[in-house]
Amino acid sequence: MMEYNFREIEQKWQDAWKKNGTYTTNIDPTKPKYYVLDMFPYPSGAGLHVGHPLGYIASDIFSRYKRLQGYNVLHPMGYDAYGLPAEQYAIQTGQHPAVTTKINIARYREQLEKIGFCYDWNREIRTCDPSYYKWTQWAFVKMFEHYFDKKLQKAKSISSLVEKFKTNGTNGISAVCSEELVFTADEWNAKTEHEQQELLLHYRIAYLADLNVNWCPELGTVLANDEVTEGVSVRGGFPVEQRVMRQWSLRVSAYAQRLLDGLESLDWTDSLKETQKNWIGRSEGAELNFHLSFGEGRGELLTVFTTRADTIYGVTFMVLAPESDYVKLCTAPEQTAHVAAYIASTKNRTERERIADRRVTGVFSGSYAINPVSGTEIPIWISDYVLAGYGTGAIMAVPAHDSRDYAFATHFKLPIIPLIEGCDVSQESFDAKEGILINSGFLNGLTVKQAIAKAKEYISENAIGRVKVNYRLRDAIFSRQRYWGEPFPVYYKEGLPYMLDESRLPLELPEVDKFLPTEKGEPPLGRARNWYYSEDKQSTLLSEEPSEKYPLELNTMPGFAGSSAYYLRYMDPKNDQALVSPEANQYWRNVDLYIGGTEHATGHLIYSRFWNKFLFDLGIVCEEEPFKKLINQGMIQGRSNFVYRMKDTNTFVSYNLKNQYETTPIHCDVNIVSNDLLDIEKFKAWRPEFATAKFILEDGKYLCGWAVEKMSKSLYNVVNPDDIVAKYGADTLRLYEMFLGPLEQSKPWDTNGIDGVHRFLKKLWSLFFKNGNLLVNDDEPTADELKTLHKTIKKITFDIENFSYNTSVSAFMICVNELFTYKCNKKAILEPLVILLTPFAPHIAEELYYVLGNEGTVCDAQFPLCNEAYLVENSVKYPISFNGKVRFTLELSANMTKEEVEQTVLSDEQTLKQLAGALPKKVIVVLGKIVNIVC
RNA sequence: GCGGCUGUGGCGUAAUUGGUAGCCGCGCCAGACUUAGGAUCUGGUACCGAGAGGUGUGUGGGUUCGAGUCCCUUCAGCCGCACCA
Repeated sequence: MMEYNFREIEQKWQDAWKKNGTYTTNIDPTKPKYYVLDMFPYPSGAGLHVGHPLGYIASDIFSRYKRLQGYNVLHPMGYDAYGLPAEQYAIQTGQHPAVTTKINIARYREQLEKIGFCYDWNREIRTCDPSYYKWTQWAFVKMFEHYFDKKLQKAKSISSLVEKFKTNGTNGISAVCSEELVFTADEWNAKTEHEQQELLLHYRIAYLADLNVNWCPELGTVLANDEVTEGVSVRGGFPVEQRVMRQWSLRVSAYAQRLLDGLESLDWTDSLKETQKNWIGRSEGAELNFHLSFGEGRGELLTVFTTRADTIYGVTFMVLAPESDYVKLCTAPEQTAHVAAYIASTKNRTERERIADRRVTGVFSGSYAINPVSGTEIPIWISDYVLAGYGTGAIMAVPAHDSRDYAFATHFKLPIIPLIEGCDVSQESFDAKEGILINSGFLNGLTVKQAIAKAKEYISENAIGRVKVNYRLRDAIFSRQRYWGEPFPVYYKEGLPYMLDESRLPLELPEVDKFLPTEKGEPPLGRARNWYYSEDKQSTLLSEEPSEKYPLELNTMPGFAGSSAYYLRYMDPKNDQALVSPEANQYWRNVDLYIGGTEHATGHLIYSRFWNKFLFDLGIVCEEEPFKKLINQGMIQGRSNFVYRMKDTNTFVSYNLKNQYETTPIHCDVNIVSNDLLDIEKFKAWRPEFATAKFILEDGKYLCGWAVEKMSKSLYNVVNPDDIVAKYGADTLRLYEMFLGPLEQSKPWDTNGIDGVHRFLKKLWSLFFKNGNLLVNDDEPTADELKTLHKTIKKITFDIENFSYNTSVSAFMICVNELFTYKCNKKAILEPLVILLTPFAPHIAEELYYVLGNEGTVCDAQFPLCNEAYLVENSVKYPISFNGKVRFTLELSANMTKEEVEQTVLSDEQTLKQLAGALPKKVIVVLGKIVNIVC
């Protein structure tokens, strides 16, 4: 072979890997396992751009490295195939989402294969595949059949709960429940089946309830909290409003403490853990009971949650969320109209409007309550700055020490009582949790911290409330009024939900005529024919009218359903008896390394941890946390190019001349620009309106401007990996993606730099071949050559362990540059080098390994070990500095003592020259590093 | 507002973790070989200065024999959370 023909080599080895099943993985008890996982992609119609494979390349390098070290590596890939874009596309074009999804997946697969990943494609999964979502439905059924026991902090079966109800009622029960329920065994036993089922819904981990949900009219569906940012949908950016709907939910909040505790043991970045902690939002505080002092509800209790029990003497009013059940209780007859008007006005505002417009609004309820500690009477207000979903939906307002309460109090002219010695609350509240209490009865003189503790104690002892921990984490709303998702394995009998038997799973997604809601406003599944369940039929999709039929659920599951346990399915993807067999699970356990984007910090990474913990409680999986180590790869940004059009003309001005004219910058396709030099012919051909364009050049060239922006089709800065692979090869692409910079950092893609790594591969090739002749020989390596090799082994090993792949690539370059100057063609050096390079550039490594006369694949070679003996230096180049400034260097023997170094340096004539007769005050010698002379 | 991350040549970045700032690569400059070069090879390239030398890691201060690295201050950019009581 004459020169480095990457096309031929890459095709050859990709074919060989496929044919030989090089990446097929099986359980092998003789080897330690290692599980490397990528966050699987949603196969969009746009295909992959150069930013997508970044994380995949990083994980591929680690997988191959671990394999070379003797691990049995599980490295699978699949597709998060359900989702909104395919369905939106289906609505527009009538194309079935299954069809477009299939096409998109094929394209993704093709693109991924070109890059030479070591995925075991036999394990590929698709979340929309019935054999896969059978297990999504199965897990849902299990969640329906379990409740969460607070004391045990663990999921337990509903049937065991029912047993307790039968004998003891709710006495001694510590089940997490949607609302506080109390009944005796007799009361339970007297209930009808229907009543019992209705009641049990309050306990189930997967439950159906009327909830305040994020409704997105444009998408025609509800959304989970993590699918909404700043009042608009994450997908599409459509407005979201609050609405009460009967929806399936998962009791994620029950797991809040375990989700928080579990973070400790994880090797994730601090920022990611911080985001999760934030999302879980644990706050320690107290619930306090206030009695209504007069009116309809006189004597009734209002419970509030506070983290500042110490401020109880500063409570000058109470505020209820407009949605709170207390509103009805507290509204005095004379205020009914005002309250109703206010509630109507808040209802009409979308979440976005509420956030954007922070006007202080509210209405007086007409009622008063008694402060249980100070005994003072305070008014009760209603305002939407209090959230219904947090705490009890009611607060005690302490305007002196809470800025929101302060704003409210000043607006409605309510009293403000300062409680901290020396604080000034004339302009703003004093929110800091520090200082000495005043105006606070038995708390006076205490620090805030002491006062909180004492107040809590007082509350418990006097039974006016209780110490309470609150979490911000909400239950996950699990229903979507959409077509392209997993159907629920649920049918309804007299309005109550029942689960399909496991033997009936999967319940397959039915065909519909249109992917739109029905005329009655039901979700698209309402259009499916024979979408009924019958107990006497084997099939759920009926061809004939059954004698007795029950409606099936019309909602489908959300996007995160299918991605919550996919890592488990990869362990045993073809198993039709279980999500994962105990053997497979106990061997592969959990993911050792997970790489993906930071956008899943609060969605997927919370839900799958919850899902996994639930399965752990059931004894189905053996590890409580699914992802041991997690790395967020940075985003690859686009580097856009601009041309500058003179106003009202079709003439374009080169970058450095643009200021001499009135111009508008126009995005220009980066694929027709090289080193910011525009290919004018291609530009003219790019779009018809530019065919007749004229140009004002500088030095005969048209230079473009540039900017770093998001990589996006609309900015014409998208670079397709296929093009790069075609032009430079997959190995070059892989190396260059890593060479760009630290994995976790965001950085712009600039194809221009790619020549450097491509040249490196050619240079490596030239160590093996010259004019078609193999140069490799069996000569003994020199000390220098060995040093170069082992220095590189050490560096690469360290870098891979630390995911510092950018520095590995430059270490390879340094190594090859050095071997090149030594004209080293020795097998003893080149063979270990090739193995070392395998994780990064597997195709060329495989070819060169073969050229060196090896049988089998380089993937099964042994990763070379560094022999420190070759790295020992016998001399050190000491930088000699004076007052910290380096003036010259001195090469000295490495085995000299401190004293010897000092003597030699001080007697050196360059030193004498620097000192110019002065006496050194102090000499610092750091052996092997530096000498500093203070003078 | 709270929390996190990042600031180093024209560009992407490196720095053995407190010890010669700018490795590697792009780009640029010069040269060689070439009919040609968007091929290949060689050398140079932080800034100021002819040079000796001086300056330099967003800003200002501090610790230290010595700071890109540690501490404080401040500015800028990015990301996350945000009426969470």
